[in-house]
Amino acid sequence: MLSRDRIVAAAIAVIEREGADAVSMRRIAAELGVGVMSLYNHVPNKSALLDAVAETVLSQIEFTDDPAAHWTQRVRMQARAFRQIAHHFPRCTMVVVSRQLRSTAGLLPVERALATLRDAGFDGREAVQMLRVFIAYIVGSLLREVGVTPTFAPVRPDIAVAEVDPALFPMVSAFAPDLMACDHEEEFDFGLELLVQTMAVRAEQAAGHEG
Amino acid sequence: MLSRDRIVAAAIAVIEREGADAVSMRRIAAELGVGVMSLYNHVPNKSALLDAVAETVLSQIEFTDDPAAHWTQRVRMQARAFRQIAHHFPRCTMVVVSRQLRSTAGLLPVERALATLRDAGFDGREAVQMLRVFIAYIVGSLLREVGVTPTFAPVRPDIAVAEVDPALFPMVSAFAPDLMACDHEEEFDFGLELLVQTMAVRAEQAAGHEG
DNA sequence: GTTGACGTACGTACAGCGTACGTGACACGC
DNA sequence: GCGTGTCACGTACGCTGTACGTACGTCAAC
Repeated sequence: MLSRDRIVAAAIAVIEREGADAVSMRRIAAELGVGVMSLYNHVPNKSALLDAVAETVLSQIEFTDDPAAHWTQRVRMQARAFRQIAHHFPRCTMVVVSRQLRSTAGLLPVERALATLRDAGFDGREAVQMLRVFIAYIVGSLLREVGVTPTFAPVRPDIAVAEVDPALFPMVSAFAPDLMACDHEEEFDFGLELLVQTMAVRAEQAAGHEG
Repeated sequence: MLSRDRIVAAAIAVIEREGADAVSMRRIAAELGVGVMSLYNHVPNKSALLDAVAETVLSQIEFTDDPAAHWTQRVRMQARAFRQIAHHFPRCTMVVVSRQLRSTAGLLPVERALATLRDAGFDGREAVQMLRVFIAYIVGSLLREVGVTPTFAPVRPDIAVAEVDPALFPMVSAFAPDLMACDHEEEFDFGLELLVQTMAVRAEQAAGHEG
């Protein structure tokens, strides 16, 4: 028996195996051994199916929030939970990121993050700003990591940087070794630590002004 | 006479006017009043055309780098130059971000940024890490701003947050006013300042250890 | 037991897509 | 005049999303 969940699962499988471009209604129907139009009994259209994919992926984030832990540690955990899911569904990440979905699946992480930031001592305005900075950083990092790489950082460093003309790009040439190496986890944690520590300083300032 | 530049310009025009989904070879050919296949005399395929679009948009970033200015100010300027171009070609931003292009157009910003970070006193490793953090933050911010909104932040805040069940999402409900308001420029500058100041601290530490 | 309604799977059909291929018009060096 | 190239173009193929009509199951009411 066909079902929405089975269709979404098949879509995720196809995306992870063959990339987001390979997704077509016919492809997914074939994957499930059913006719194309049968899918439309459970999913209104392709766009909605991709939304469902994004939502499903997002809902699988495992937030093992420990209220007893220091809030900085909780921020780290939450950020890494995002990274982990992107690692688990690398090729779905771009799908998740490129669809602006409005659902409870998307709101749960926000809820958790705001709670943590409130515990850190930020008021509403600051908490939201901090949250947005974090989200921006995480999303940008994941895009680089997933290889969609919006940036100029070395996607295929060996090729990109090695061929650079030192006269035109002296810095890029000089820093080529560092540009080529890219331990995604290390890079992510570097920026994460940067942000968390900055946040800690701000939290103390806020507490100081207040009390 | 048809030319690669005219084709790319037409593609950008179509994207900005009707969105990236509206781009098709036929659509662009019609825009230029030529046959579809004529395009292929100047562009190998659609993918290459979109790459050219990304490259063209990227190359229009205006880096008015002032070597006399303090490096923190130069970092700010460069980051804002990115934001400005995304503002100028909002609907092309997703195209730029989603194609990993390897070209000099993409390397120039990296060159400038590395030079600035070197002036700040960072060695190669640190400079590259800092650069990556900045790129991640900028890319993530622009995605939110452009409305492709990878995040859960309020794309359509009035709708999204207003309907939230306070019992399920107490924090989101409580912070609704702050979540709803989103002055993109202000948010961007907040995070930018956060990063620049953190960077300044690091730079001092690095200088201290060194000298 | 018959009838009708309903949900589900399916096939057909259509407009649109990217692009491989062939054709014809024109400009050039010989 | 005659290859040889470049460029615009038309046709055609296999793909896409999906509107529509159809056929077969199950279940309720009579």
